Amino acid sequence: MQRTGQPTINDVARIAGVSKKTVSRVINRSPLLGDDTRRRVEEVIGDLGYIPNPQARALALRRNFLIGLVHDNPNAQTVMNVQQGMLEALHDTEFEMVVRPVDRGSATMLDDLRRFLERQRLYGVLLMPPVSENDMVAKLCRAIGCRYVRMGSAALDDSPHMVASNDREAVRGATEYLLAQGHKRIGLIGGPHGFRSARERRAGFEEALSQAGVSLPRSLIADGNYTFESGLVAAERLLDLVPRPTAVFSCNDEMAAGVMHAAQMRGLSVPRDLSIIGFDDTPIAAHIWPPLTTVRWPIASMARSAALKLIANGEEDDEVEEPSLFLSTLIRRGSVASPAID
Amino acid sequence: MQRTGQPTINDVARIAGVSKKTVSRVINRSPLLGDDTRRRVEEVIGDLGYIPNPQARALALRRNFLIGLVHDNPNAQTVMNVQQGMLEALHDTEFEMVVRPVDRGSATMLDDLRRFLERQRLYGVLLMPPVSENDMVAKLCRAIGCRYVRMGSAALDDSPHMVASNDREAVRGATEYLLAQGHKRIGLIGGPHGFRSARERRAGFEEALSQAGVSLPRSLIADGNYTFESGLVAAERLLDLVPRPTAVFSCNDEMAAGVMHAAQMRGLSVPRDLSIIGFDDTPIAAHIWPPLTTVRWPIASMARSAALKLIANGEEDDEVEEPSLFLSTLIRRGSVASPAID
DNA sequence: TCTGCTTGGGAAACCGGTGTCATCATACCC
DNA sequence: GGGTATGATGACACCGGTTTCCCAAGCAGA
Repeated sequence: MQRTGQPTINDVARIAGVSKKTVSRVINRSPLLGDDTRRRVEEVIGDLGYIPNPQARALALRRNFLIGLVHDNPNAQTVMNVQQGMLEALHDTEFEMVVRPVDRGSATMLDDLRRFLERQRLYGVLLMPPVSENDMVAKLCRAIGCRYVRMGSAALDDSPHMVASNDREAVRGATEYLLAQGHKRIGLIGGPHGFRSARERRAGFEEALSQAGVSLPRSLIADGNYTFESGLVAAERLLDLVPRPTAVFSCNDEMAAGVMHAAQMRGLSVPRDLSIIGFDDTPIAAHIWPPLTTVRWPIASMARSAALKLIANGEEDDEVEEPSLFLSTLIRRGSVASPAID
Repeated sequence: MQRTGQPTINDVARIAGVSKKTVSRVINRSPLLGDDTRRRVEEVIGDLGYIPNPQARALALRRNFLIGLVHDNPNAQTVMNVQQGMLEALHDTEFEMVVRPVDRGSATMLDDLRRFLERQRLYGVLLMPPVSENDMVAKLCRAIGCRYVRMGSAALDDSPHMVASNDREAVRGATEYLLAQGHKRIGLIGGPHGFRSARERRAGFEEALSQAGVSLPRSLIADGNYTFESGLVAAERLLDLVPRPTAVFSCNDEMAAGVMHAAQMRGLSVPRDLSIIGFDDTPIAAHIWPPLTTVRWPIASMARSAALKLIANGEEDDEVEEPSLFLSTLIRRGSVASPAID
């Protein structure tokens, strides 16, 4: 026997006077085990500080104790929030997180992903938006038998494979708040094409206006791609309109920061001359001046829940089922006021 | 033979008409192998699309093909930059990245890390600042035979275990730039105690002033902890001084954004009434108004290089040795001007 | 021709767990 | 009391590679 490394299952078995299979049963909580045997083995495990070797388990089970985070999200803060939520769920478990950025739009993305999943035999993957919105990816996971959960701004899949927020509803609420303040000319800065979140948020915006009987000329809708610069550019155009909109809803905070930047560059005061609402509640929202009224997107909690779903033991019913729907809420700060004049 | 999964080494051996050990030799580039045997095996490997099973290799080699990123850095953008640099280096290799945040200050941090490294048998770890500055962590890696590279703002270890930037020099240069513009009352907003980067940057600042014979009263030095809020609070104090400083060097960009915020809140114009220089060149630097003059910290390149060091095959000398020192450079944007009056 | 050394390559053990199946004691049933 | 269901446990093969050790062939020198 080598004495160099950690104790092995053989050491435990020998000292406890049982076979290694029995030790294995203890580790895996097999129900058919005598109570005193179990206790004896557990005691030896505790004494030795034995921890099963993950590599050997991975080989025997043909499955690694690794959870993948697959993402193609350009926003650092969002990705970090997701990682934090995942790691919270994985903490004190046998699982580790491996991160896999993919290139949406690359023709080989699906093949690369397949190779990755098959090679590493991941226990499961968490799909972050926007790649989570790609049905082919989910199909791939199903085909090769890899557990998966898709995160998104709307229900994308069956409940066990999905964690969603209610972006549409939340934006409808935020827009109604602007309407209630007396705004009638409200601009929208949309997200990139192909992002479900962009569609949902825009839909919520349009629903609120339509329900209130407020007209929405196409000129009040500007395209953005979730970056600060695109928000800036879009705002330039909106602020050139005559009459000028008195409020802008931006589909995320970074673009909202760009809007604020554009307003201040042309001497407009926020919120006196222009009200702004963002979406996400990233740190930047609280840091710019005035602090941004925005919709809080509980992305870290969503990720935590998604990870728990991934590692959940289908059988155990004593644990509460993880929720699949998370509610976004409006955070009122200083970037909204009633329009000065109309 | 099972026909369900990917081809195994046995399949390759059988079809090529050799033993599995010979296939293993081909994979591991063993030198003692006939050329025709090698070619034949390589051809079969190509035909079958055979990829060695990482789990089996990990078990046999007692070493996983996983590179760990150990960090306790609160800045999302920095962590993402490092991840991106690492993944660039690991792309198209057999390695994957696992992320491990640790709690600096936790009493069990070292034990947790040891358990993690021993359990997962990582191939190597990349230590991000500030945890990379903890000598106990490096010692731990050495003790359990885990490869490691420490990233930092100064040389922290021997060259193969270190990738550093020249923060002190860079800040000296940035400060000299402020002095050359005519500033004489320059405030400093320092980083958190215990961060080597904070010490280096402050030292560079003090060196420049001292060499120029400019006095630095303690009142011009304010403490910060790298967050926007701390920069805001520190700036409030500095801007209350009489006479007011005409320029501020902030040890990172987030705090610099806080300074700008504070200045604008009290009606000061940047850069006319106050010049500001930051450090890092995170996206926020280009996004605030006016765009921030700052020192670019090539953290992603550093991480890439660090990862390449980790997976470098000590023997292969045909590859160029990865550099251990990266130079930070001043990025001039719009937040610095000559003082209006003095 | 025989010895000695180098070289290509294979058999079998091993890494540290898990699956399958057999074994054995006990309990239960009629 | 015999037959059988049941529960607890172990023996052994297996996951898919690598390592150790050994053998056979080729070739030089004596």
